[in-house]
Amino acid sequence: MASTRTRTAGTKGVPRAEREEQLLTAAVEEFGRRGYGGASMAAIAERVGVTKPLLYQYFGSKDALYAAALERVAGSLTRALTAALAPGVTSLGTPLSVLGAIFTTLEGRRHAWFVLYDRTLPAAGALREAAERHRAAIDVLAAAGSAEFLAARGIADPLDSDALKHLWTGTVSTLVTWWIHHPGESAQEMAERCRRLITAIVA
Amino acid sequence: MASTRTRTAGTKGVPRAEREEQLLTAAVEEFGRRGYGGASMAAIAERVGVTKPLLYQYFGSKDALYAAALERVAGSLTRALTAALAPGVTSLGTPLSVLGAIFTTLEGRRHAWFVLYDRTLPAAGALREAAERHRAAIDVLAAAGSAEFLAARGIADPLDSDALKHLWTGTVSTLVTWWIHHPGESAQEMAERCRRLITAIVA
DNA sequence: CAGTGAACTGACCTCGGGGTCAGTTCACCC
DNA sequence: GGGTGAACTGACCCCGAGGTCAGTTCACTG
Repeated sequence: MASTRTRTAGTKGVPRAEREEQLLTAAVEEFGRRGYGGASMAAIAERVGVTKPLLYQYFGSKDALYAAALERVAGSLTRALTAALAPGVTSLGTPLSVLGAIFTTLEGRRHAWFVLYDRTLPAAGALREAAERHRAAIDVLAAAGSAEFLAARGIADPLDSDALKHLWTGTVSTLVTWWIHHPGESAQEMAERCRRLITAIVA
Repeated sequence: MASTRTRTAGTKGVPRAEREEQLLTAAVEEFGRRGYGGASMAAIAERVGVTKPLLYQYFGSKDALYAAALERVAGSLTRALTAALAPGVTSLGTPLSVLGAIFTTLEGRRHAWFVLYDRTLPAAGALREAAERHRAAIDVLAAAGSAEFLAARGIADPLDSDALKHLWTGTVSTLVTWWIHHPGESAQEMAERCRRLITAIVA
């Protein structure tokens, strides 16, 4: 007679590795959308059709889950960017190929970008440091480009160069935000639009 | 013998108008720093040396306080920008004077900008709408400039123009963020630095 | 078919933050 | 000097979110 009762506890046949994968994907989405503070563990679990305790059993804590999400996003982004920068083309085409790589990587998970660039993170704490460390790894690439860009125009002030670097990463954030508000736009279309805008601005 | 006891309740001689002023200033600072979700009413009250109930007696609710903070920031910003745009100089010097006006307005309360541009606001709700309404009033100015800029370069796509508008407001946010991280920089120095960078980019 | 371990949950604890109430102290005015 | 109202607080309620525990169901193996 136990058959009439709707099953509650008990395995659903999903192995741990696969479930972790699903949960991590949900975490990236949720953290990216609401930020660290705004996201709730229950909501992340529910996205996968599972409850909090399992999420905690697999990831330990909210901080650890965020760290894992950060690792994943930063990893794929860093890989894509170093690949895009490999050719060594140091002209003005570089930022375009960087944008293309970012859009392609983010296609289907556009909010992921904001796991890396989360203004919600508590000012003090290991999480903030981890995020900054990952960002730094990416910013190094932008820093070189910025300094070179300015040097070619006769500006050597290191603070100017630093500001330009921030301007660039900020621009990427802005573009991703705009992209999120225009879901119909594909990665290719975005890249094309950016090519048009950048050439218009710099020309 | 009541004199030995440290006073707790009872007026401190600060009239309501003045206290509201102090609380509003504290709210702008706190909301700008931590975002709507991250800021706490108790912290805002404590900044002024007062407790929660008084804050609630004067402003009613967290939403109402945020709305008031929004109103104040948007008001001073809109005033400063329309004044800066009044001369009608439609050359490339316009964005520079806009930046100058913004930096001057924000001097001493740099975080205030992020009350207007708060990524933490709940997606649904009157607060989000209010913020967007105030932003729109400012964006109108940016929109005209963006369209004009692109038209002069032979681009008429309205989506391109919209994207450029976002790019511009995003750039301002990025610059303010950088400014916050460099407290020594004065508003004038920031304006000068931006002049250098923008001419380098566009030239 | 009994035993084992992995997958999974309901119910609970705790703590911080929004919001409220019943006051208490003070300044001012007659 | 007593009354009135404004300025102000300690203590409280409630809820949502992080985190935990004691299980329950299932697949797999001997």
